[in-house]
Amino acid sequence: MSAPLQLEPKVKRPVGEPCCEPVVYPEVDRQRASRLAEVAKALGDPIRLQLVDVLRQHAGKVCVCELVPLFDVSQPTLSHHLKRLRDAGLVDSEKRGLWAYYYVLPERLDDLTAWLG
Amino acid sequence: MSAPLQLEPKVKRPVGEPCCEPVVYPEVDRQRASRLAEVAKALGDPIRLQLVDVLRQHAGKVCVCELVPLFDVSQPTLSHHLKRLRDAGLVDSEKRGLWAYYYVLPERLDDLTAWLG
DNA sequence: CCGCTGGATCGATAGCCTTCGATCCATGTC
DNA sequence: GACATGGATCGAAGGCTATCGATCCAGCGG
Repeated sequence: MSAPLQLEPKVKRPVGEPCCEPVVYPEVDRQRASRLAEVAKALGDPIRLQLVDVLRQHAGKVCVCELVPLFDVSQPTLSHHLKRLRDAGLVDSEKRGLWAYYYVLPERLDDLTAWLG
Repeated sequence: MSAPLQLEPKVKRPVGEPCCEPVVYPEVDRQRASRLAEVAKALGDPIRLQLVDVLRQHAGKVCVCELVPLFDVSQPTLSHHLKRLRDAGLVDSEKRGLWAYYYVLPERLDDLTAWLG
């Protein structure tokens, strides 16, 4: 919003030790933070995290009909989670005949990994 | 919850190509997935991610009074985010005189990093 | 063409999550 | 003791999320 606009020091530091000597800046700009947070949020659900985990170790594509019985949620719920992962750019899918196959897009994960490392 | 209890194959596979040949298992157990997802969820907000970022590069402890002006949210809101990070075990705080200083607890981050790597 | 199947979508419900202003508390100054 | 300050907490408002059953749609089999 608007700057604090503080002309004179509101207080004479109560104690000899000042609260903080060096100024601290953000570092990761707001945009990158938003992108990273989006990825983290997509992983912020146990089911989605396990989905990504399964898809990661199966480097190939995995059929949804194999994923559904792994979790204690309904098929529409799982479909919803897969959509969230797709929207976040963490996975993609491909329809073959009657079935849908999902696979990981590692780039987005790498982004978060880089920040963490 | 209960097993599907499916005695006979519901269908004769419609197409020659079966939907999925190998069985897929979870891998990360539910408990670990929950712990990891908790960390990811804590990072799933741009402000919190930037907070962790600032605290990480400042290996030392940082005063809240330095953090507040970095973001366009009110002081109670920032306090709320710091609490979420504390609850997730990503940071801890220490009160010194009138001020509170926050610092990162790297272990939880390392947990997620290990899973990603 | 009819019926079945895998999977996505819809609509509703209930529980979180973010945000704020107001308030409270502990500490320190005068 | 009276007062200011940094920061946490409270309560409310509004938006987002997970979950489900019901439904829809596209392929395939017969």
